[in-house]
Parts: sequence; C-alpha cells; structure tokens
Amino acid sequence: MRAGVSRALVSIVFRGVPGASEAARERVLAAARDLDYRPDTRARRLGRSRTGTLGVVFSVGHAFHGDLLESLYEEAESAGYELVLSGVTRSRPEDQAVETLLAERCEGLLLLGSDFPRARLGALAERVPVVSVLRPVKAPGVDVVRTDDAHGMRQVVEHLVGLGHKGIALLDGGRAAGAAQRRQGFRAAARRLLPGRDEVLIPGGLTEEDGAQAAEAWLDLARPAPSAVAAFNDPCALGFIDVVRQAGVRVPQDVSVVGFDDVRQAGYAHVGLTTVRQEARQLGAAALRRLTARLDADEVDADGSDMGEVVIAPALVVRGSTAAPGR
Amino acid sequence: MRAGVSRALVSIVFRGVPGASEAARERVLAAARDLDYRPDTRARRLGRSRTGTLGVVFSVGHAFHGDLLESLYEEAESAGYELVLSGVTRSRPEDQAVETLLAERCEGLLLLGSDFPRARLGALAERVPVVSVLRPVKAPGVDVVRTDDAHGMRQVVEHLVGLGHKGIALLDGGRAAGAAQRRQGFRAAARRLLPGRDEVLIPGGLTEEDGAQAAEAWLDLARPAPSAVAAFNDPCALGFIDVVRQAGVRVPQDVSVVGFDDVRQAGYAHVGLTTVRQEARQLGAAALRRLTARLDADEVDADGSDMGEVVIAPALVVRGSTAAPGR
DNA sequence: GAATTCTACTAGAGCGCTCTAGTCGTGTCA
DNA sequence: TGACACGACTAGAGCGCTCTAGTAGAATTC
Repeated sequence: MRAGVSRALVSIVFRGVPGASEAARERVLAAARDLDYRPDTRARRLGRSRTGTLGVVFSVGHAFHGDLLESLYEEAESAGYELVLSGVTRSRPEDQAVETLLAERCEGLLLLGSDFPRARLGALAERVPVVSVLRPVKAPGVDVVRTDDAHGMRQVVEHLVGLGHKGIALLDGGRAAGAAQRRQGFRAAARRLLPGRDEVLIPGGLTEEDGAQAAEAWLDLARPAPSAVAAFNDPCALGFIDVVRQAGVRVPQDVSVVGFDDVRQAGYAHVGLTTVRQEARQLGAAALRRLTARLDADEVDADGSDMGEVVIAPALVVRGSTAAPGR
Repeated sequence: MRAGVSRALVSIVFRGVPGASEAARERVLAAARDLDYRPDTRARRLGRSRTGTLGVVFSVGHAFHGDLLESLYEEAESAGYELVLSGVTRSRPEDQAVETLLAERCEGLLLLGSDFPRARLGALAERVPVVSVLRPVKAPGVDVVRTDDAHGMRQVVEHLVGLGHKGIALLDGGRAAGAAQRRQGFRAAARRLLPGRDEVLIPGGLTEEDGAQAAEAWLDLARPAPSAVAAFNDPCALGFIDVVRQAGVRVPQDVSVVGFDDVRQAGYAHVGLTTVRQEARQLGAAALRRLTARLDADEVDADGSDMGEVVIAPALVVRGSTAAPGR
C-alpha cells in the first residue's frame, strides 16, 4: 500500500521473520521512515495469540525496587519480552496495580515485595504465572525469588557478637516482605551466640519514620540498653541513627547500628552504614528466568504443580556504623 | 451471549454509559464476576478513537521522580486518564523509553527531567503533546512545569550569607535538568550579596558519587577554602559530606552544606540536611493539568502554538548541616 | 388510536495489526 | 517437458473491544 506493498509484507518486515526479499525489506523500512510510521503496540498484541508482555508490580519510591527494575529491564530485553510497569503508592493499592496488568493481558507477573496474603497470591497464580520477588510465600503455583534473609541476619549478629556486643536489639519489620525470615535468623543466631540473654525486639518498619519511632523506644529502655541494633532495612537504620544522634548518642561509640539492603545511600549517610547487601542483578535475572521458563515450557508440565524457590545469598558490608562496645 | 446478552450491552455496562437497565447492568456484572472476566485493555484502546493513556518517562531509582509519580498517578485517576510508565536506566536510554510510549499510542507525554536536546523535544512535540517536567526548555509546542530553580538557589545563598559566610562554592549540576537555572541563580545572588568575591564552581552532578568527587576537589582547594557549599541536589550534598567527614572535616562547624530537592532521606542523613524543597504534589498536578488541558481542548486552538510554562516556588528547609562559619 | 418519543437493547462495521492459506513466477529434477 | 518444490508475496479472517445505526416495544401526546 504505502510503499506499493501489502500490509502483510509490512508485518513480515517488522516482525523480522523470513519471507521477504532484501529489496522489499529495505523499501518498506525506508517508507516507514519517511512516514514516521511505527507499528501500533496495541494492535500488535491483539492480533497475536501471545502478548509477549510481563507485568511488574513495584513500590514507587522504594530504592531497592528501583535497582531491581533496572536489572529486570535488561533481562526482559534479552529474553524477548516487554515489561509493563504498574506502581504501588499510598493512594494506589497493590490490588489496583495487579488488576491493571491483568486487564492488559500480561503473560506473567513479577511482584516485588508483594503485600498480598498467601491465599490471594495462590488464587492469582491460578490465572497467570506469578513470581514473588523478595517476599517468601508458600502458595501453590507461586515461584519465589528472594535473598536469604535469615542468613543475612545471622551474619549481622555474628559480626556484632564478634565485636564484643552482648546486647543486641532488632528493629523488627513486622509483616513486611522478608521480615519474618530476618526475625527468625536474628533469633536463631542470638540464641546460639548469646545464650541466656533475653531477645529485645522493637517494632520498626520499612521507612525512616519507623526507624525514628524505634529510636524513641530504644531511648526509653532501661539502661544499660542493648549496645547494638540490627534494623529491618537501611532507611529504618538511618531514621534510628538520626534520632539517637539528636539525643546525644554517638554512633558507633555508644551504639552500633546495622541496616539491610545496601541501598545506594547507605554508603553515603553518616559514617557509612554497615549493612547486608542484596544482589539486585542476581535477583532480577533469576526472577525473569523463572517466569520465562514457565511461559516457554510446554503447557503440559508448566501446569503450576512444580513451584520453586530461588534463594540468593547476601553479603555483609562493614562500614563505619559498627564498632566494639564500651567507652 | 454469556449472561444472555449481546456483546454491545456488556460494553455499555463496563463503560458505565447510559443505555442499560439496572437489572441488565447487574446481570452483566454478576456474570462477569462469575467468569472472572475483565475487559481487555488492548482491545479497548484499539476500538476507541482515543486511547486515554498518558505516557510517563522517568528515571528508575531517582528518588524525586518517585515522589512525582505518586502525585501523577493520583491526578491521572481523577482526570480519567491512564498512565503508562516507561523507565530510563543506565542500559535503557530515553529514546527507547519514548519510542515505546509512541508505539503504545499515548495521547500525551510527560517527561521527567528529560535529557533530550531542544530540537529533539520540539520534533517530538509536533507529533504529540509533550510536557517537560523539571527541565526548562524553550522548544515550540513543549509545555514546561518546573520549580523556580534560580529562586531556590537564591534562597540558599541568602541563607548562607545571612549566617556570615563569605566564601560559597557551588557543586554544579552540569547539563542536568534545572542545573543551568540553579547556576544562574547562584551567580546572580553571589554577585549581589558578595560583591568582589570570586565565584567558585566545582563540577558536581546528580549522584552521591558526583558529590564525593566534588569533595575531593574541594579538599584540594587552596586554604582557606569556601566555608559553605551549595550542592546541585541532595544526593550530591550527601556524597560530599561523606567524603569530607572522612577527611576529618566537621559539618556544619567547618563547612556548611546545602542540598536541593528535599528527598525523603534528606531529613534523616547526618545532622539533617538543609535543603530546598520542591513540591512534588504541585508539580505533578500542574503537569497533568497542563497536558490534559491541551488534549481536551478543541483541536483548533490546541495547535501547539501557545506553549506555556508553570513555575512552582520552592522553599528553603533549614536543618543541621548549616551554621555560622569559623571556630 | 395513530403518531411520536423514549428506553433498552442488538447487529455489524471498524480499529491496526497477525497469521493461515493461498497465488504466482522460477528453478530443479527425472 | 511435465511434476514438484521453493521463495516472495497477497487476500482475508480474526483478535476483543467500541460505537453508529437501527429495531422492538412501552410510554406519552394530541
């Protein structure tokens, strides 16, 4: 039509499939350039039996999710899939984010740090392949790709005990993704390395605000308070440090603080935050591989039955926020 | 068909337009619930003359872009538009992000902190309405919604001079969005308030790493070095502080540091960063309003001719990273 | 009580692609 | 030389909606 060719030929050229001569191919591309034509994604996906899209649900403003997105984009590109992002914010719940992606007919879903109850995830997985990233969950048909949170927390406790700390408090993440595992890792290590000591759990959370609140609680504890604090994540640790500093408490001289995630800021805040590094690259790559493997497999054996879990080992990164206790 | 009704009726019900009885409406919705049916977005957009989607290009991991996204989601919802996100990462250039959105047939584009040269933006705006957020650019047909960067920087200089500082260095943002305006505001204020003083410009940038490098440069300056530093943004300021601290320089006693953006972390890092707050809510709302106004206007007068600029005033937030100079 | 208006629906074309099932001209082989 | 295969292309149905035009029946009007 445009370049004196049929629509079908144009389709052949743009899909890059065999069936067009070199000459025709060039003619079509030249005409397309002339007309500033580009195939309509919507129509493309409609016409095809498969949409070739993967939906990603992430928390807007969550630093570590950003790191994951970067890795996912790369992996998706090389796997030949397209990513459709759907953000979760304070006013846009996860339900809505997922709903959008389902209506978009994504072939699979990647949920970063999902907040869904197990049953909801299971139900979702019946409809479409789902990979839960960062959040371990035992639901049928749901793949999990996560960091070994318990192991990370164990390293934290070992590090602190190695420095000579006898009292360690955990700023707990409540029901956030991975929080249960970190709590469990903390408890196991504390019980092993500090027998007879009571565990101190202070409610914390994901944000600086949560850390700040936890700091108030820590300041209110009977003295001597634990000389070391393991926070649920980096922002929580930074919020904690900020408040205790304002109260005249020195870090790390008076209290050692450890974070979790190793977000980019961690290396630059304060004296440098000792933390546990999660490998965004590896997590993203594993998650995408998991999902595409399920999609590309024969429908027969990909029938939800064989769910899997990929666990990436984290590494302790020692910076300046931890030191031996005492004056 | 499904509930004993025609496809057209289903369409009427799901679009929420008049033309269906209450009874039929309920019957359709009940059947949809039963079948777990939801309208296919792709087909929906195809069948309509307008797609009802707005494309957003943002930098993945950029804290302030996250704040903007949150606001944009809300505004888009209440304006009856759908947002399509396209992220820019180190391996996914802005071209590609925009290309995706064009192929998706978005009705308008919101570019957060775009890096495109002016000509490229102008060309883009000929094809589709474009709003450049944060990045001031004089291109025909391109609307701009931004913070008054120059004014913000003027406030910074006034604050520092008010504290008694005589030498102020700027950690320059190079060609980043808004950098030229901040530089100009800095220069104008410095010339006015510190006449006869040489301007000190140190190459900085958007990230902690850039700030760290700038710190090395500042440490290498002939003593006495400027006793105050105005950074291009918060991460840059934090990176700067980190490095000079490690070199034994105290903040704010030995050097005052000011950031820009007021990202969430700014209040929690160090002694609390003095910074300039950009209003994400207002910026997002203004950007969306701008775009939808153009789209909803009659085609006649929306013909690219009347481009506009919305400038939001920023506010200085004084925290602990600034103080009077000297011992 | 026929004409008119309204409400509640349905038929069917169209959106811009993909993809199957062709057609047409050439080259290959027995 | 006829049968067959092959590469290069085209026709046209189909994807799941939207939306215009149209119909049937009930309510209203004069």
